[in-house]
Amino acid sequence: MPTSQPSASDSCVKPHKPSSLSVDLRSAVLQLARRIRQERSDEAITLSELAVLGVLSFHGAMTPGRLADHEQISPPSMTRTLAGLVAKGYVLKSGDPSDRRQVLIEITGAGAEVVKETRHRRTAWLSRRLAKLEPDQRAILADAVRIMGTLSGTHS
Amino acid sequence: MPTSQPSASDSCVKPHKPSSLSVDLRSAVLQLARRIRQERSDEAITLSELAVLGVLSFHGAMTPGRLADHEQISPPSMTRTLAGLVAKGYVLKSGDPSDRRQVLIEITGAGAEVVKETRHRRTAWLSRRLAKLEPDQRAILADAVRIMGTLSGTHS
DNA sequence: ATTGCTAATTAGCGTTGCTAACGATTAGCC
DNA sequence: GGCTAATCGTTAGCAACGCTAATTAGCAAT
Repeated sequence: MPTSQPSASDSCVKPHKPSSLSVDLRSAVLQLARRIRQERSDEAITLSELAVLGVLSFHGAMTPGRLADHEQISPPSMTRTLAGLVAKGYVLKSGDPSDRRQVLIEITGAGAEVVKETRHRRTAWLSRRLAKLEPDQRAILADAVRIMGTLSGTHS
Repeated sequence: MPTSQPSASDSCVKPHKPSSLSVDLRSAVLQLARRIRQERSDEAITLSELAVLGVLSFHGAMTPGRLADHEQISPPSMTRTLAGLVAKGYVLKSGDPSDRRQVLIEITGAGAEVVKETRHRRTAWLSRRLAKLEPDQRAILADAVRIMGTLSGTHS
């Protein structure tokens, strides 16, 4: 019922035919994500590292586990990303004295600097594209951003 | 507790503050893409393979080069994806007799079957989420899908 | 025939996700 | 106290999917 029951194969029609929102949304998001990744500058920081720095600068220090939850990736993936950040001096690891299994990750001054400097450079391409849209189209995207946020959420 | 004093920019306000649509859109798209990838069933076909099959079933046979253009990936990446599809018997390669540098990729019956069967199963998770939204939210997403399509477009 | 272009491939690398298995530490229970 | 859980982080190794550089094959034009 979500996308209605798309009786037929849905392929052979106009691209914007409301055949199936889930199929269309999926391919649009994957394609745009690919395009965004493609736009990598040759900076010495990766997308996932930058994302973690952003979370840390926004929410403050936290443990690797909570970071992994927040980014919705597995703990081992987070471990690797953090290793890169530690090597670059953008975060610090410190053991929690009360529970020595845990580790606290905090952003360094250099890390905060990188967040501030890199964010907009990294999105320069996208900003240029967005600037060419009509204002109401940007408004739609802004709404869509919020909705997509709830879609990726962990509930259910 | 946010450790630092988030001087100026940053995202420390409402998510929809027009501070930077590009930053917000980028992170929303990347996160949703990650979430979608996570939702991989244990099917014997990958996301990129399914995408190619979808293009072939929609637009008909074409060359690897045109497929790469369409998906906005490099020719070598397409070569690899096609190798997988050929191995699984979902597409056929045939040389163009008029220009023997070129190769024509066409979808097989098995491939078309897979497209029809897999699409909706693959998007089941997303469909469920979408079903819980308000109709007008789905409408916004449908609009956003079209706009994102122009964003990933090749011009400029 | 040589030169130059284009299409596709091969070879090899980087990023980013995963699962399984392993220490270290804490907590619960006898 | 001492044994067993459960928890947190990490290590090891794999898969997917993007790239560039270089190679091979075929075409075109001088």
